[in-house]
Amino acid sequence: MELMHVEKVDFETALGVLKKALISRHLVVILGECRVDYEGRGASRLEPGERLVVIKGDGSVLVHRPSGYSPVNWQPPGSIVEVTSRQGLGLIIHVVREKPREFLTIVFTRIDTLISAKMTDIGEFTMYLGENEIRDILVENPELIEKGLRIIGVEKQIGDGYVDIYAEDSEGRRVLIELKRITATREAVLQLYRYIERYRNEYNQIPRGIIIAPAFSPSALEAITRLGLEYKSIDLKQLWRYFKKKREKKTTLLDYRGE
Amino acid sequence: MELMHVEKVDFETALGVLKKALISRHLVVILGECRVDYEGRGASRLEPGERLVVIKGDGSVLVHRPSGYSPVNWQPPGSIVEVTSRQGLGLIIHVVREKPREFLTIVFTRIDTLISAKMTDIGEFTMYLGENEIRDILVENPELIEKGLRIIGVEKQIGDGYVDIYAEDSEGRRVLIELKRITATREAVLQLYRYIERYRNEYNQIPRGIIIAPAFSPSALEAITRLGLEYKSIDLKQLWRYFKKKREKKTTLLDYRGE
DNA sequence: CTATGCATGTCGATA
DNA sequence: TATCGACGTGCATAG
Repeated sequence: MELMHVEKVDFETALGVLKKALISRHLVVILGECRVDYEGRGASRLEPGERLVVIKGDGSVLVHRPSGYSPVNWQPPGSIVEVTSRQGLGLIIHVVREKPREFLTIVFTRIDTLISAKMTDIGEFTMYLGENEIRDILVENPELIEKGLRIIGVEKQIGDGYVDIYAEDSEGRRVLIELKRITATREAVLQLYRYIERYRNEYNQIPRGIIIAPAFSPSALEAITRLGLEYKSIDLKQLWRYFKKKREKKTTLLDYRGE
Repeated sequence: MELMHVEKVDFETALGVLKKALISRHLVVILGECRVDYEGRGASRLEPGERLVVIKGDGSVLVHRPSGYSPVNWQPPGSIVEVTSRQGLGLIIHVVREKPREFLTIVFTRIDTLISAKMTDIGEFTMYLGENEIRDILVENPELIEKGLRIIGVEKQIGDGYVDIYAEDSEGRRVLIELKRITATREAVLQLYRYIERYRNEYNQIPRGIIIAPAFSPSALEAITRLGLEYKSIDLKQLWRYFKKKREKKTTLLDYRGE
């Protein structure tokens, strides 16, 4: 992380650092005393006090007070940031949002710390469900897998392993389901196939085999076709919604029982 | 502002500074590389990257990526923050929210900058309407002042001054209205009274005088009673709603005309 | 591009 | 303390 940091600095110097940071689209953190005016959809004034101001490379600006989750004033990404200083009187940050047209003005009367940082962050962010949660949702909503499917059990032991979902389709045929919360690989397909084989040996009947995952690798698809299995892709976003609904219900129920 | 600042520091040192900051309920700003896990109402994982983390004295925690308005992960005020370090392996910040029970774990694998600041911010924050906006809203919605009131004009000149609103009541009597966007003082009342006097001299009739404000000082109320004037308090929140509705309409109209 | 609905919404007021 | 509604909501997705 490329860092530039100045402390207890005069406005002219701060202005220089700030301008360079803005041009380079670095992230800027300022701690100091300021007042803030906003006018746009609404209008507000924030009297002088010590605040934390963050300016991001994409034009987002946040003014944070020493407490509270949400910024007291802000401007969203895409805003235009301009800085000026008035002869040692203060450092002024103008932030303009185009649509809707809104203005934010931050006047720093003292700067305690100013940081400019070139940050790189390519780390992936994922909201997720564990395989157990996915399984529970599918068990409670089998129509998400296939119309007319009836769940017989979960984690059914077959040989020395466990198949995730054990069910019966609308025509009375048994179904073994293997579940993956990430892209299914050939490995997963082969695992399911082994269960199918064992089931055949044990019960002397051929069950359907379905592999469920949000996505499938090419080799997995090839194996599925070759081994006469089936696959069904799930939309994690959709399951997420089911998950939340379910939890809400649960909470309500618990609250009710609690009384 | 009391400031403590360390840079490119090992985890043990950082831990010390952080613990002291948390006990003192100072605001903490950390720039560095971290990964973040969250589990509660939802669940998420954020892979390693360079981030800005803010811990406020009230227990709010924000994890900001280099772009975007909203934090990628967070915990609201009232959360419990705990920090540990694992032998130079990393600095771990645990944040627990009690109700609903939620967990946030930030693991710093590198700390570029750590700031602890004791900030004082008593500056008042107000969402406001200017006197002009208030006047326009009242003119467009005279029923907010009094049923049956008909507006004749605004900023009507009387002598060397201007009365804010000039109107006629349901019984045909003229009404002079003085408007204040903050608590009305005796001064405002006397000003209105002077207009009343001048109006009487000029038009040879006695108008009603109403002073409108969100609040009235005791001396103002005394003067109002003594001088035979009237007062009406306005709810700025209510006017604010009118204001927004009005602007929405205006915007829609402009958009329409624009096509 | 606007329109619609969701959010780990947050936040304040109210019963 | 739970509930309700507003928010400078922001944000993604659909049309």
